[in-house]
Amino acid sequence: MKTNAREARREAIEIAAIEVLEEKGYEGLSMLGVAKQAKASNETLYRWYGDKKGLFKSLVLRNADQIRVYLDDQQERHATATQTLENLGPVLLSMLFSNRAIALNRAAAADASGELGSALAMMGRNFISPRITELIHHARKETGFLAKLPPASMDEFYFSILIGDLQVRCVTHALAPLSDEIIAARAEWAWLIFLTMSSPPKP
Amino acid sequence: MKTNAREARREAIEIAAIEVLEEKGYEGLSMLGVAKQAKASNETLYRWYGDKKGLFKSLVLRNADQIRVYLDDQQERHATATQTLENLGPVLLSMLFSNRAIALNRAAAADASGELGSALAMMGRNFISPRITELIHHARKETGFLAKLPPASMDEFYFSILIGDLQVRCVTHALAPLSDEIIAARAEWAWLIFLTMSSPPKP
DNA sequence: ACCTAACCGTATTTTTGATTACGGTTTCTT
DNA sequence: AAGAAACCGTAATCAAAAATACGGTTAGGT
Repeated sequence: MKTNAREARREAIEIAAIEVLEEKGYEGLSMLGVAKQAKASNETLYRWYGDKKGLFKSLVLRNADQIRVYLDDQQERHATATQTLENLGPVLLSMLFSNRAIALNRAAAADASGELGSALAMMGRNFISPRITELIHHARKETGFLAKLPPASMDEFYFSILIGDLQVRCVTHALAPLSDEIIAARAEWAWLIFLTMSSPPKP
Repeated sequence: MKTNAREARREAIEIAAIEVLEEKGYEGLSMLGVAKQAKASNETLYRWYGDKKGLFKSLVLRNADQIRVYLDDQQERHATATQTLENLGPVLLSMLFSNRAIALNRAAAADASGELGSALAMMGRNFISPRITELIHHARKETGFLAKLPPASMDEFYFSILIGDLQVRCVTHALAPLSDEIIAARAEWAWLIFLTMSSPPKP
């Protein structure tokens, strides 16, 4: 199999895995199920990914990369960092609360070795956070975004207000999956909070 | 077995289960392991709890009840609601991030039926939240706590800032268990945020 | 065209842990 | 005290899914 065909196959397999994951959840995902969905053999799955955890690790990477691409795309859509941030709220929430993201978090919770969790954290820290941190600092200079907070607190404040404990409640099934309306309402609520922590707009 | 002895035995079994849970985590807990730790037979475990999920449900209830008792105790220790709240931060965090609480959250994440998650949510909503909501409203009247926010937002703001996304990161092993120092620092950080959202103290 | 390696699809093995069963003992009831 | 019920400890069963093996087929290289 040629290299690019191999890449395509790999992508197809991982997409199939995510389909199974979204449909049946973390519990219901078996290697055979993925193989069947991808019209591949489990021998191939094991040859390529080593074991189930390896497959999941690849899924985590793929998901994080998709989020990163999406973020970069959003950034180009808006003129100012503040506008980008305002539009980012619902986008970020819908990605963090997608079925696949929640299922991957459940997988990480079930992995006692912590490798999946580390991968999740690493992707977030290296690819997602820096972009948002940069946006926040830009917006602070632009429009006084979160200007009433010490700069070092802005990140933590932003994520805390936007996400809060919603994620853990979704992961634990304490909360049903969030509808688009709920996501929009949360993002709007968060934005109002952010405004009260920003310097008043100049007339 | 007499009724009170039965209660004591039940408590001993659940304590043993929590010991196993704290030591070996959710993955490492097996019914046989619990039986051995409790010097009970698994036949008894099944007779009393039905199945593994039933045992976990009892653990969730027991844990929530302990938190409730602790909260009530704290409330009596301080003269004003504001003082109680200030002292509550680290206490609440240390309970939410205890090994047992994190492990129970992992169990709920792994339970696709959602029963454990519902139990967790129900306990939080019925026993923990109301007490804190009441405290917050008291403190607002007392000292203008969170007075810059609409009253309906105070709860969500309080939990979002205090807990944020730390819990989901611990549950997924993205973050190591929190030390007392980190917990204290987080509570202090949150308190400063709360103060900036409160009305200025009267001289 | 030939050969080898990778692949598919399925069957088989292994592992793990929940659940059930059972002989022997203790505890409760009457 | 006698019988029944609950308990202990361990062994046996069951189920699910991970991991492996294998015969037949396809794709790539020479």
